Formats: sequence, structure tokens, C-alpha cells
Amino acid sequence: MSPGVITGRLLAVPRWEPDARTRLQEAALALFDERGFDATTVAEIADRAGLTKRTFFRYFADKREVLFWAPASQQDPFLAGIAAAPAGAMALHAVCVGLIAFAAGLDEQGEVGARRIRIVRASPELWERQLVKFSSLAEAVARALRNRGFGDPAAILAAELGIMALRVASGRLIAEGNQKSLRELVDEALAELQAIAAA
Amino acid sequence: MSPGVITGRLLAVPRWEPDARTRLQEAALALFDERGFDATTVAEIADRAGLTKRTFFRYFADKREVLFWAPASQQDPFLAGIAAAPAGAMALHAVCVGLIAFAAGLDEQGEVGARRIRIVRASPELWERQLVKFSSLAEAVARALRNRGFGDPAAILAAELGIMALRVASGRLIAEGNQKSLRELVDEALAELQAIAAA
DNA sequence: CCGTTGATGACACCAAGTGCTATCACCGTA
DNA sequence: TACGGTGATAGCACTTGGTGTCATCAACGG
Repeated sequence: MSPGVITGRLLAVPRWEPDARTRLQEAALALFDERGFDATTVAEIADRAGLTKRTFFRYFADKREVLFWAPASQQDPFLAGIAAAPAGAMALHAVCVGLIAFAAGLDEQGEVGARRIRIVRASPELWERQLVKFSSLAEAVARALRNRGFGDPAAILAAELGIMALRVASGRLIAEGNQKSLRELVDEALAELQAIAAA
Repeated sequence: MSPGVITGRLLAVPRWEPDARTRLQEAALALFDERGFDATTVAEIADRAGLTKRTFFRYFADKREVLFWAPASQQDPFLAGIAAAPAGAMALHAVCVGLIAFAAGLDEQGEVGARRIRIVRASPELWERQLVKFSSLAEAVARALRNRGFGDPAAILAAELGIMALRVASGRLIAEGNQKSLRELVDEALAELQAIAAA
């Protein structure tokens, strides 16, 4: 924050616009929405963001990742919810607490989040990647459960059950045309799950 | 089976060796095992099978599919098991019957099946595709349950629960170094699942 | 004033995947 | 026997995803 820095930032034209990563994500979301994922090339995305193909691949490992990249903090509500669950709770109950907080966080993204989901469901390639994301989220949840002292069959299975509810709920989000929030749908899926598995 | 046909088949050198698809699959399995998935090109696979890259893509939609393609009849034990479950059974019980038959079928593939699983787990790209296969198997199971008259929350969730047990079991198959058969591991996973979800 | 750092551009390159055309054994038929 | 249709393949050009490498040049520190 020295005067020199301020002068440089305010008077000189910066060599590059800031937030390259965000610009790339916005450009990709817009183009995928207009033309579809397959009909959009990486060069076009980079172009709209005022960058080059090579720079795109410095920020995202591949073309699909641009739609999935998120700061690691997006998982925080989930993991915090697990950590905050009452001490004597069962593993699955801790997962429910975290999952509901997580779903509420996604609901807050509003229209951008909904467009994202629609684009992902429209492309088999993107849906494939979405499944990977669900799967690694399940692994993160299982780790969080182990940190709370749960043993291994319980930790893995409770994590997978929670993510399964999330997957089912996000499937219904499209089918039901946004009548309900993701949070409500997750609630429903969890309740149905208990009813079926207990039988 | 006319004489003309037999003469042609026995005396003339056939223009192409038969079973191109199988040859491609065997070549791919061998090369992936030797060098790994990434270090193997489609041209090399086709070459070892005595074909060309272009022909490879006539049989398989992409490089990964060569490891996953299977005659649709491989799912038959699963679906038949669901159809054969006792009339009054709950959805999840029908899924258990089919799932165990399916796992037993995979166990019969022996060493080839085990190599396949090892190769798939070694490559993130292939694991991504495996998740898709699990997911579409879940959809097929849900359809079979609907055909038996189960309603929709129950059909989808029971199907997902069964596939989840399969996924967990196949994960342990690697971790435990083939001590147990997939069928045994599926049994265990299903039992643990009930214990956790019922709580 | 000078050397370092870091984000970017520029370029060449490889491999996946596709569209199109040519080939030629096989098969049925006149 | 001759002839035309069929189907699996080769061959080739082309687009695109993705990577390795080097050059550039503002900002920063001494």
C-alpha cells in the first residue's frame, strides 16, 4: 500500500486485466448456454475472455473443469456441519446436518447455479465429470467422519448415503422445474432413504 | 451352410480375420497393462489387432470404451434376479437378489476381470467412465423395479442403494488384494448398509 | 539502474476423434 | 458365368483438446 504501488495501479494501464479465471468461467458459461458444450471450442472461450487457449489450460486442467472449478471453501459448510453435529450422534446424522448446510449454500447461488446444472445435464461428458465430483465429495465427507472418530465401514457408507441423497435430489431439481429448493429436495430424499433401508 | 460357402471359407484366405472387436479388446487390455492407459495410443492398439485407428472407432465410441464394452447380456443376471424375487418382497430385497447374482457373474471372469479392475483404478480417466457405467446400471435396475410394480421414490433409491453397495465392494476388492470374492464383499456391504441406515 | 519474478503470448507438436471416399471379398441373381 | 449390391475395411485429410518450450514485458526489490 505504498504510494508507489498506488500510483502504479491507478495511473499506468495494467498489463493484464485482473481475474482471468473468473472471466474464463463467465465466458464459458455464456457460450455453453448459447451454443452447447460440444459446439464451443476452448479457443472461443479464451477469445471472449481476452486471453489465449494456452492461458485457459493454465487455469483449468481441461475443458470441462471450467464449469466445475470452485474455491475449496465451497465444501466448508458441509465439513463444518459434520464437525458441529452433536457429540453422541450417529454417523449418518452428522452427514445429514452437513449435507443440508451444503445444499442451502448451493441454493444461494441462484440463477447461475441453475444454469450450470442445466448445462451439465445436457451434456454426457459434463455429467460424467459431475459424477466424479460427487465421488470425491463423498471421500472428503468420509475423511471428516473419520476425524470425528467414526470407524471405517460406518464412515464410508454414511458418506456415500449422504452423497447419494444429494445426487437424487439434484436429479429431481431439473425434473421438477425448480419448484422446490435443493435443500427441500435433499430433506425429502434423506427421509425416503431411511424408510426404504430400514425395511 | 451351402457347399459354396464352405468352400469359400475353407479354401480361400478370408479377407479379414473374424472377431475384430474381441481382438481390439484383448490388444487394449494387454497394452494398458504393460504401459498404462495414457502411454498407449489408439493406433498402437489397432496395430496389435491388425487393424487401423479408423476401424477402432467404428467399434468403440472412444478410447475408454474398449475396456468397458460388454454384450448387453452381462446385465441379465441382475435384471433376472430382480424379476425372480418373491412376490411380496420389498424393493431393496429384490435388488439384493439381483446384485448377488450379478457379482457372482463378474467373479466368474477370473483373472481377466481382476486385471481390468486394476487398470481402471489406476487411471482417473477410466475411473470416471466406470462411475458412468455404475450410474447407468442403476438406471437399468430402477427400470426393472418399476416393471415389477414399485413406485418411483422406492425404485430409484433401492436401485441406487444396490449400486452403492457394488461400488463400495469393488473398491474393497482392490484394497484387500483379492482375498475375498466380489460376491462376498457385496454381501458384507449390503449388511452394513442396513445397519447404518436403520439407525 | 539492474536483475528477478510471474503472468501471458506465440508456436510447434502429438493424439483423440470424425467425415468421406476407395477397395474388394462375399452373396444373390439372371 | 457374369453382374450388381452389400458390408467391413483402409486411407487420408481435417478439427480440436491438450502440452512443452521459449519469448515478452510490467511490476517489484535492492
